[in-house]
Amino acid sequence: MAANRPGHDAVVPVIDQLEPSLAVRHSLPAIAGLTCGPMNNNEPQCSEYVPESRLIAQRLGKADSLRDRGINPFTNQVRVDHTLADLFRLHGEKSHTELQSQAIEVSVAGRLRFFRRMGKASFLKVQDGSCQPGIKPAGQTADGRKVPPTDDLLQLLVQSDMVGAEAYELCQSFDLGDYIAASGLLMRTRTGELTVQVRRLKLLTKSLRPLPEKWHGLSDMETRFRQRYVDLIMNDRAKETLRIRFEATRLIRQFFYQRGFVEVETPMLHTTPGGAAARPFLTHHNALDLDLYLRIAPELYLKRLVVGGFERLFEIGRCFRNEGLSRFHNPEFTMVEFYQAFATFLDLMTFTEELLTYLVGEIHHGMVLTCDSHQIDFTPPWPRLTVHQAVAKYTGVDEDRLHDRGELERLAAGCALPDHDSMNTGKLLMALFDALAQPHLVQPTFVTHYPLEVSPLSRKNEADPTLVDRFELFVAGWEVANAFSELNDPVDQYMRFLDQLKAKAAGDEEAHPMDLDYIRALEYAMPPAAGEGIGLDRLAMILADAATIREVIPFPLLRPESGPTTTVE
RNA sequence: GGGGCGUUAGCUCAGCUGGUAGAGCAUCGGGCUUUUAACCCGCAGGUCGUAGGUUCGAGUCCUACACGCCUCACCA
Repeated sequence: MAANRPGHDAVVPVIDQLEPSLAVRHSLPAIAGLTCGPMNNNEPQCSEYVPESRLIAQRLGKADSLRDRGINPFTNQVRVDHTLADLFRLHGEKSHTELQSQAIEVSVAGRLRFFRRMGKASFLKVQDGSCQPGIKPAGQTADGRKVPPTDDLLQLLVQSDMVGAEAYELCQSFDLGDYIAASGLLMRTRTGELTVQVRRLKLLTKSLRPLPEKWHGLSDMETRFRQRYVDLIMNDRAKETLRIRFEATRLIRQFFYQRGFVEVETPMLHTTPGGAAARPFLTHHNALDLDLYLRIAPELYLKRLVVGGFERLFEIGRCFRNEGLSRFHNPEFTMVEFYQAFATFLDLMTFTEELLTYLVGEIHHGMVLTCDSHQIDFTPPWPRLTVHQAVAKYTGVDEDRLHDRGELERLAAGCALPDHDSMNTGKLLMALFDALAQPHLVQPTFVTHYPLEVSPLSRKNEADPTLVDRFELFVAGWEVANAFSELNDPVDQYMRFLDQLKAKAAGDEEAHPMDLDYIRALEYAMPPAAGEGIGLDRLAMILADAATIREVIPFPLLRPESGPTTTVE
């Protein structure tokens, strides 16, 4: 029997003495954050390990006591036959009497989250990776009453009579946070909760560090982001937010695959940081003695692939911009960028509606969601406004007058826009749009026909060469996507780069650099194409109703905990 | 980078006009064999972010610094 059930062959004996050897552990000064000393062989050198607190020292003492009795507090000998979600799905609706007559035996494992000791009986609750809101069915009392679940956890009932006095004593030393395994028969308690009546119980992994309090949990933002692992254990919402983000990534891939797009990867180390207007991170390759930039956008490499014949491609990848941080900006963020030959920006508007309604439908099972306390309806088609129309709509100024520099200046002065004298007319118009129109674009809205000056990689509009065939998508007042018909005339592109160089010389730090290899690629002819970039993080914020970009990034950038470790330049 | 707010026990938080630090939960000890934030009794736990200053005396007032949050700027 033991051979068949390796997870349960060693129900461990009593721990007689749990008193930790505190004197030894406190013989070295505690250093905040230090978790482990040097290791000379495969075994941890416990005497080098300095506990950060009395509570950790106590738990270390428990682990030592287990070892003294031949029990490995970090065993991997376990067999599990149900995740908690499986168990709830398979057996969650069964009544008290069904469970009694069927005698269903299950083996489960999870993290101990609640522990209620009642003398010779204890109620434990465990959590595993399958725990998700909505999976656990209502409880059923013996007289047929339904009791709504209060958590997503599986309850275990450990009784001294059932497991034996020694094992019962042992389990009393378990701590919240420990991983444990249990097997036994399913039952319902008096209050109707589906519960494993434990026959065998085993500690799998000792948790040395106490979890936050069960009622208030972990709410400190700094700790939540620094120690995301604790956040995910404690906060269902945090886990759900990241789950939605990862699910969105999966769905986006699926959507592109279904439409014949090839997923590609292009360099993150660039010698020329192009494809967007942003300040790059600088790094250095030692062997080549070469300064390199972390990419600010994959755009120019993706279009080189289009030249090479990958006519429908996409990349989901990290971009890096050396700019300020805010609820919408993390220095590294994820962009999904894609190109389609023989398409225009008009095609991509429809494509974008299809992609986003697919995501919203799959994740929310409907077209309406709540984001930033707005009700947002994704039912297509979405309104399309030109930049000029949008500014006109929200300022009341006649659209035709927005082509007049003086009128733009007057509006800029009216909303206290700084430094507008030095802006070219296109930049000024966009600054007005950002300040006056964008915040109103709560429902999904395409804004089209951007000024040429702010779009050095876009194809000119054939009717009005001061504009480009470009759109951005706004949702909840946030920019979510940016797309255009690609400029594929190498001479025009060269001239645009020259204009950017002039802007740079005039002090525009983010002007696009000249990229002669890109020009050379275009000289071989890039098919007419349209391309788009979607900020995956911001999209995830919308899908998950996250207040800041840090919620949808598992490990957002924070300064180091213990102050600067490098010299300030 | 500017402004505002915050940092007190493992967690969540009190701590008034300056007088040597408290609660709940968790831990530890005792009791309790169907609990649901279980309950009852008891013990322990803190270099009040760091460094200076004012004061007879600082968690509290002042200055600087560190980290975080909000906001503006920068920025998509």
